[in-house]
Amino acid sequence: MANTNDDAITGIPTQEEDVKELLKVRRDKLAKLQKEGKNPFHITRFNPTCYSQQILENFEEMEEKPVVIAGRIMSKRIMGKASFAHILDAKGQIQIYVQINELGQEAYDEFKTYDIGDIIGVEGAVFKTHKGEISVRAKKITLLCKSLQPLPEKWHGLKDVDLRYRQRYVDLIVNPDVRRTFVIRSQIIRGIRNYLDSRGFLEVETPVLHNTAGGAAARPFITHHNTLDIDMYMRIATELHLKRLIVGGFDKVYEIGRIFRNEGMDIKHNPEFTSIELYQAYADYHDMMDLTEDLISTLARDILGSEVITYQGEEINLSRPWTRMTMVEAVKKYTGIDMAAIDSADQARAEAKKAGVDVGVKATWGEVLNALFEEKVEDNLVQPTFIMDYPIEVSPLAKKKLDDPRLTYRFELFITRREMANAFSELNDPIDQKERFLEQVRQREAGNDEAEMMDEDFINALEIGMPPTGGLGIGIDRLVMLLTDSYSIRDVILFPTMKPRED
RNA sequence: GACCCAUUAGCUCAGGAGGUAGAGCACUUGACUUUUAAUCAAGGUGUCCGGCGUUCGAAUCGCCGAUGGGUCACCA
Repeated sequence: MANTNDDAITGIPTQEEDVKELLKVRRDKLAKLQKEGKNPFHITRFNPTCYSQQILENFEEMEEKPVVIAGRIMSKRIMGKASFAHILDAKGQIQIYVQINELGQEAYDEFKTYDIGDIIGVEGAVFKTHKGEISVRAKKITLLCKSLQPLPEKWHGLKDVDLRYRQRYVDLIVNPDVRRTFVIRSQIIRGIRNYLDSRGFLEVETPVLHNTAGGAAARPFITHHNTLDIDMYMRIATELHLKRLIVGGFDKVYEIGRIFRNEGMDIKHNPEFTSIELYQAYADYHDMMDLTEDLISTLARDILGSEVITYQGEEINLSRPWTRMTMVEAVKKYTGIDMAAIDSADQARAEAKKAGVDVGVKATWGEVLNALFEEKVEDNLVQPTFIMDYPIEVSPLAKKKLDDPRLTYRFELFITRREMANAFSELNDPIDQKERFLEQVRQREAGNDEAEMMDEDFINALEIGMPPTGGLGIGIDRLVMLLTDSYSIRDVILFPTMKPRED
């Protein structure tokens, strides 16, 4: 932007710039245009009248009607005094037919010098070729941007995953499925907003920079505020601020936003990702289950046209109702161990050992239950399944179960063996919450750097009083992966986190 | 973090018993007024990821490193 280097503009490579032959050809073409006063970069606007898609879908009405389209040249076939090319715009591709009689000698000769990758505006009439392809017969062509680098091959596209992520702009140009994925991502997020807005939820924005990183068990990114001269944390969840808003009297709130966790990267994890959290006063986790399955099945129906989808070759049925079982039931089903019948931690650890699940010598009953679930149950949960009643040790923000204080009113949703959502009947007892935080602080001091930090102001808010509330969090990226049949989280994030290249 | 694999032309990929490299697309020139992976003729592509070592000679073998991918660990 700030580069006003004339050499770069005139196409003459600067000294340190070692321009390859392939690139030099295009720079020379640009320099020639500039010399003739036809610098495409001087053009500031152009007015297309329609998208390629509209022409293709409404050919009957548009036949022989004048249109103006704009887009990138994706292919070119020159046959003497007539040529064909395909133009890619935001909605798809359409063929143009360029003939010397329509354009005139000079303009036609110039068109022949345009390259694949150049962006042009085309004025002409809609027609169908002898071979039956709907096309635009060009009357006038305007070069709107000269591309100085060749695009990847037309047939195989861009396959190198490293390059695809680093140069997503190229990926989007040459790989149509990638465009589709990100269009669906946008539709999913819009669908969620529509769903919640129509049910009276208020969308809010809470801080990304936190003084204490709370609401989840994760290592935070640390940054520094210069004026205040304090370290701050990038948020690891939106939970604690949203609950403050329930205290403040908003009874239904949600936030869709970026969360940052300083942890490993793999096909399911990116250091920054998008979550939605919503909170509804006077509701509990059963209401959150109803909402979750209705929301996700509605999204599938509205966006994909079916509640039965395929993920990586497996059929997933999102039709309601979804299976609901407690963690104790799930562990019993897949391991035969009935944790409900076990009272002591000693006995629980013995059962875990028998089942081949490694737990620490000090593991509690709840920790054993959680370990058995993670190691023996999760991999079986392909179809949508709500797992209810998590142990209190791993649920510091969820309300204790009345009939069993070792457990909480919490569920997680699993689809394709992956955690998709997490929800509680929110803990609103400030005294209990403070004790839970203190336990987390003890764990933190014992070396667990993912334990919660004490948040005194949050305790203060609960002391002011939060009504009974149901809360739900959904990982948007994983949901988009499911609904777009994407293998890796990096395929649903436009610009995934990458290591810088050291060249 | 550990282990395995990959990295060759702008792109997709071959090849290489150690003797400085190929195809297709793309590109250049010419022919062609309904092609569509257009066709036909001719032509040029390169830090073979980087560094060091072995060797008369390394893109090929060895070591170190970079980046990416995979598996595992971590991620309640």
